[in-house]
Amino acid sequence: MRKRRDSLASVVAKDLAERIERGDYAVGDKIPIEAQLCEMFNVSRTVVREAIATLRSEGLVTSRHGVGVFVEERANPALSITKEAAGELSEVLELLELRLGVEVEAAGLAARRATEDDLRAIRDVFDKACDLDAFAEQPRELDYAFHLAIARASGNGWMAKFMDFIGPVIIPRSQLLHASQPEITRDYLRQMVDEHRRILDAIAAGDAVAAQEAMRMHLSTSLERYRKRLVES
Amino acid sequence: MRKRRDSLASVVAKDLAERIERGDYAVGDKIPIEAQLCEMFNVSRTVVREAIATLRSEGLVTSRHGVGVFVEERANPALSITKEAAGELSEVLELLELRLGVEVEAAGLAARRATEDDLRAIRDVFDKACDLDAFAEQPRELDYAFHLAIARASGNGWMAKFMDFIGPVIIPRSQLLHASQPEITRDYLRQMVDEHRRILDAIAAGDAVAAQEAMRMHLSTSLERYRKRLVES
DNA sequence: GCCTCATCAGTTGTCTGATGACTGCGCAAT
DNA sequence: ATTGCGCAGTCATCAGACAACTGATGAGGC
Repeated sequence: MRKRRDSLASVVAKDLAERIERGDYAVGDKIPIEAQLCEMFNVSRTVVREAIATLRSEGLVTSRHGVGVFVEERANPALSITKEAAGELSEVLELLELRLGVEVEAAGLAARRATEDDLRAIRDVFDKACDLDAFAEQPRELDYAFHLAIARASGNGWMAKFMDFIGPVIIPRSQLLHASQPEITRDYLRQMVDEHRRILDAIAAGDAVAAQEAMRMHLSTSLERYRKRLVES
Repeated sequence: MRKRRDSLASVVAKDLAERIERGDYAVGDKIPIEAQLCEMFNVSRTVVREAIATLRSEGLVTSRHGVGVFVEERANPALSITKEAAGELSEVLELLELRLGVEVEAAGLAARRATEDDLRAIRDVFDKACDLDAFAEQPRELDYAFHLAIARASGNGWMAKFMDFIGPVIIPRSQLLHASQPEITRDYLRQMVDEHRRILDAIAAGDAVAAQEAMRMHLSTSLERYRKRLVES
């Protein structure tokens, strides 16, 4: 008896969502009015209204005051990362590959389009990380900031958004891994700064191909590091 | 006077969401009970409940029957494309650039990892498009199917997901553009098939760099086509 | 005949009051 | 000290009413 497990409103919402998804009500159609839905599900109007509020917030329907509730075009494809998925190391690896593709392109675009301000922003972050002591304190954050600055410099809003999207997933997970296996050595940091420098120089020089190549190198090495850990675990 | 523009429930939901986002109520905290919220916003419980139903469906809070409503950990970063954004030609261009980065990488990975089945799937789609008559009938769909097959062959689930995510946005918009400016000539289709062939051959040969290069070429040309239209319009 | 506008029916939005159901806590009984 | 019970707080649901809005219809003026 798990009837009591889910609220009536959520049951109605799920049922309606399913019907819409299945095409019982076509896009643009008006779904039954509240009174009819009450009768269909044997619930009060409160419940129906809450269910519809849910669907509305999910973008499945829109309400028009005094007219009715209409099925909305399902045009909200979303790439979302659930906590479970981000927990798997293999998933993080795949995510890194995706990130590599985007960032290589971002570096290339940045080399072609970066403004003076963009360059200054990248250089600022880079300079901060040059101080190895500061870098050692929050390696993930500074590294991420560097990459984010480049994405912004690409002049492509979606790339910056993509980094915003992927950042919170990459950083904390990495910290977890880092905590269990703290192998960030001075040498590693120095190598990182070198790689960053190559990227920065290429972008500053406006050399798109070199920037792409440098970025690919940089991300490939960290990808390899993760891959090793996967094998080990 | 746009007070009547938004429903009270959505106003309350937005306000509460903002407070939560701002940290007025910390994660795990109980937010004020319904009665208090009614007083705060001078609305009825119906409105408050609908607002909370919205927040709940967005994952910002969870309700515990008989206890209270609690702020949930915000862990659902999502990259989503709204219709408004996808409508702008310039946005589509930026989206294409993002796609280029991902697909170049996907092509490279596919060259290294594609199984026999993967290759067969890609080849199947390619063969279909070789029949120029069939290709001419649904050029966007077949082109997209080809790219999707490659993303699948990359062995990276996120890349396939990314294509799923971006496909519905790219295809219909392209059709719109196409309808207003039907310049898909026989020559263009033939060129497309050639470009596809180069990609396919490189992947089949396991040559990652060549596959990347071919994919970059292919997408760059269509990117240029769109860019021209942007200038024209 | 055609246009304008008031009216009206239908529907969602909001309010109100009441009751049911669930949880956590304290208190009493053992 | 432990257990069981009841109570207060809170969310969930119900029922009914009125307000606000929309689209269509029809009457009236031109």
